[in-house]
Amino acid sequence: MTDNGTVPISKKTTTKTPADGRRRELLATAAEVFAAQGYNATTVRRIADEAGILAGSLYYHFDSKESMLDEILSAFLDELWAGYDAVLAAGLGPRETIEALVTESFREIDRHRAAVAIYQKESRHLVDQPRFAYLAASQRKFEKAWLGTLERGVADGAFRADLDVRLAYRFVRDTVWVAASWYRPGGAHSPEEIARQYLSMVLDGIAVRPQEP
Amino acid sequence: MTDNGTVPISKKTTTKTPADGRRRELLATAAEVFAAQGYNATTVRRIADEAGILAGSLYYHFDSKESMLDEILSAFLDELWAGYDAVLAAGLGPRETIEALVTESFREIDRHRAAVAIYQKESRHLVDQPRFAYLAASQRKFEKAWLGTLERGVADGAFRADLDVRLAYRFVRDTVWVAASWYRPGGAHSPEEIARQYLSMVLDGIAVRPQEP
DNA sequence: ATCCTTCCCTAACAAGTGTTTGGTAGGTTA
DNA sequence: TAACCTACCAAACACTTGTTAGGGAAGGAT
Repeated sequence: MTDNGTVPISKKTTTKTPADGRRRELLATAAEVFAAQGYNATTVRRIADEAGILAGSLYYHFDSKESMLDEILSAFLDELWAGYDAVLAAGLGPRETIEALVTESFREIDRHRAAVAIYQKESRHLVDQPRFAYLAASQRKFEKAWLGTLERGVADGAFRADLDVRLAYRFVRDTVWVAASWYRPGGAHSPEEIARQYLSMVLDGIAVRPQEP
Repeated sequence: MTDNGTVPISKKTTTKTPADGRRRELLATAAEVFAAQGYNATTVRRIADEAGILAGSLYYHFDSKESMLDEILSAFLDELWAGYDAVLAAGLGPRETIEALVTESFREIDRHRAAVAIYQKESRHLVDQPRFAYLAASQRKFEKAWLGTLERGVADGAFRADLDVRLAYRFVRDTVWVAASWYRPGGAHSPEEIARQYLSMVLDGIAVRPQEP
């Protein structure tokens, strides 16, 4: 296990040099292209094109293509865990915790949809790389939070006991995060509205329940 | 719309030359590597290594790397639609149709987990390519079948009417297919058992329903 | 014995890849 | 004016990529 409950997700110290706004711009366009084409299928020349500069110029801002990916993912995970930790520290009941986590997740998808899409597609290959070891740490912490909450809910009678909890965990987890593949900000539904409907389906199902007379 | 109900998914005519068993072997290992590393991140040399031959030797069996991907995906879709069409032609009610489709889907994941994983990761970029136009056709037919069944279920009172049907469609669809990312054949649960639990969650939810006295 | 088919190897090619090096225009500071 | 910093360009480098051409070994068919 980990030495304490707080797993360090990112090693970045966020040294905000004045006017690193350009970095963020470039990272945003890079994230957009990575999400659309896939990391490996994206060339640095394509990113540079999209940014209106030449490929070599990117290396004034970043060490490598990989470090761009690194910054995109760790920045996302930092924000994600800021939100999650706040929810988990609120001391809510199991059902309310799940509701809050799902809602928070859809808000993160709304804000970081490119990063989420990249994470979904690439994280599996990246975990093995030492540089991206924090992805594995995040996944462990993630599972601990969600699975723990579900088990707590089964124990106190909020959730069904006749289901495989690990299966239910993957069910809820995937259900939420794949939404990033089709979600477009500024669409018909707000993140909160989508969360509400998803929670309704996950918690109560899509079938009509037998009426009580 | 399409001219008739039957959308041609694959153009392959499956000319079974005697002893093309080697082709299938190589396609299987290629699919495995594609699924593990991603299509673009996979080199033909890696595939050849895994097969115990040299990179150039692959081109005795296949025209190109892309044609391997093509064969893998279209072979999978052919089998998938064989199963789906049988279900859809059975004339079941909406709920029973959904149950049968979900079960059939998990069986396909069991048999073609590599192809499914590849499809999930790469189909979005491939659809635009003319060669992979059949992916778009398959997606349209897929949506027609699932969304239509859900709407039928809402109309006849089997499914809840207070939900956005398109959202429910994506919910059910994603819920089923992302399972390919963690499913391993020969695991603790059979495809049918996983389908049963998934259906239980999707239809009735994971929350304990208020008891009637 | 000869031919043909199947399957693979050796060796290379051209294009595309991430990255580096040195330079420069423009603005800010001393 | 001089030094300096930021943000970029121009041009190339080393390497990897998918792919091809020609050849050859094994084995069955004729």
